[in-house]
Amino acid sequence: MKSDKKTKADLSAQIAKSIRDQILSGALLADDRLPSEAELADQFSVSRPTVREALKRLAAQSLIRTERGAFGGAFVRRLSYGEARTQNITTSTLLLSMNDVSFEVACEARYAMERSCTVLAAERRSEAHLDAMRAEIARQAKPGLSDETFCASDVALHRALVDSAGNPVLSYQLAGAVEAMQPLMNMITFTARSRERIVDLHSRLTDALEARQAGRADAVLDELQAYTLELGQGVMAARAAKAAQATQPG
Amino acid sequence: MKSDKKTKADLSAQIAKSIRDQILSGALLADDRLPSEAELADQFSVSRPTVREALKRLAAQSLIRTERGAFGGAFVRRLSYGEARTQNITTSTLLLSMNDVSFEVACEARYAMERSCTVLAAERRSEAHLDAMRAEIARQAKPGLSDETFCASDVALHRALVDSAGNPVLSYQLAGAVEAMQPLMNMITFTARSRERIVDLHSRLTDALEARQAGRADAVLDELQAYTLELGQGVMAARAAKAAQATQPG
DNA sequence: TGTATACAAATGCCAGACAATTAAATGCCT
DNA sequence: AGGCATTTAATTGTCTGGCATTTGTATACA
Repeated sequence: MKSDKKTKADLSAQIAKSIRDQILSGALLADDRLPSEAELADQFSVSRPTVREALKRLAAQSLIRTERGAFGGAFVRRLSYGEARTQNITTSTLLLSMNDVSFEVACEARYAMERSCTVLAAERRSEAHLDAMRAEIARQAKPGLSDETFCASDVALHRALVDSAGNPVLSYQLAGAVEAMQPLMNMITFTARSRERIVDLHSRLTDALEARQAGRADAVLDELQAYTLELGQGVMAARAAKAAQATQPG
Repeated sequence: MKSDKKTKADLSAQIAKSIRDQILSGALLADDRLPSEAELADQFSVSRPTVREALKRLAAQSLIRTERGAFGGAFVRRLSYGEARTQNITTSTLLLSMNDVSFEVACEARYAMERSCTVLAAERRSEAHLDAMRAEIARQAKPGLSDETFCASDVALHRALVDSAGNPVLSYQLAGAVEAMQPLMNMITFTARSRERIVDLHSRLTDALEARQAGRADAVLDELQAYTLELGQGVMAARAAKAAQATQPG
């Protein structure tokens, strides 16, 4: 059943898979050097361009890095949290943009995930985290910010929130998920009044963390979700009306 | 500062980035056909192998697919939830295996995220979801299962849990995160007694969802997290003792 | 009309070459 | 002997040109 498709994989895909399996299984460890392109070509009985295509596939997944010159070559890459997050964001962003995910669903998912760190955040938040959040709040309160800048600061604030939970794995997953939704959030046009409201909610969120009250933080996130949803739906409704007018002008 | 590194990017990486940006920005839509390799080579003033390397990079990220023959070529790929999840799992699994993440941290992150869907799950779970969970529970109760099979069934149960929240974006993120931790969970050796305990907790979790009581489900997840942690720490301690004995046999 | 064949366009793959880069080895001078 | 410049070798980056394979379409023929 499954093998029907597998039989027709490119050589470069097969070779990439073979090497990838070796990395995943631990046969190749971080910073290990792969054989040179010429040697790999010999081993797999293919030409060097084919090997190179396979290596580029792996490089695109951040599984290897290459260095030129003598004693250079392809090395197994130690994946960092930052790189992994970047990759997940790329994938998630694309997924959202290609599958007409409704604003409601995305918003619900975002805040559901964000709530999952309030208990830990309330327990472990440091002064540095609170400072980082307050710094973003101050930025958001400044007049004259573009919607994109405001939105980016919003992401930064929520990034500080998830980091304050003190769990790098959780940070990685949550920050990636939140950032992936930024393009959707960027559609919203924030009026001065809506910004004021959001800044107030952000302040209350930070205060709740400072007081180490997870329940209060959850409640603020509920409000934030409801308000974000309201703003987003307004935009979507306006856009839908405009589209309807364009297709049926009479 | 940043541009120091950027100046030395491979041509194939530059070209891949250029095309990727076009896809991300919406200039290229799903199922759009890219120019042929020869045309791209002309446009970017490079050779065809270089273009091919760029395309393989994009293919590795599931951004494009290629078809052979007349009117074939490279097409922008409509990313599905399944493919996106697979990619995220690959990245996350590698991240965990390469950064000596402690069992405690991984476990904490996993259950924190899983708790984020209990409210929605309690509200929206259907009979089908409950049936799926009970089917896995029945499987887990059968004697003679290997640890891997037991663990896989555990993942399937939790997958049903997150799906019951009825939010595909949330499912995608949570299921990916949980599955990525399976290798870590696979280290645990489940005794008959520990399996009995886990099956009991799973049953209570399902019951809580059936009764639509999110708080009860959270409580069960707390217990499950504590017990998983206990089992994992036992394994880690035994492993550490063994390692100490091996390095210092005297 | 229906089928077989030829054609065209595109990707898949290969061989060989040259350029660029870089670490190590070598040689030279002080 | 030590420090500096030069050569050398290994390796990736890129190009040229070509052949094989796949596949839709058009054409020719019965």
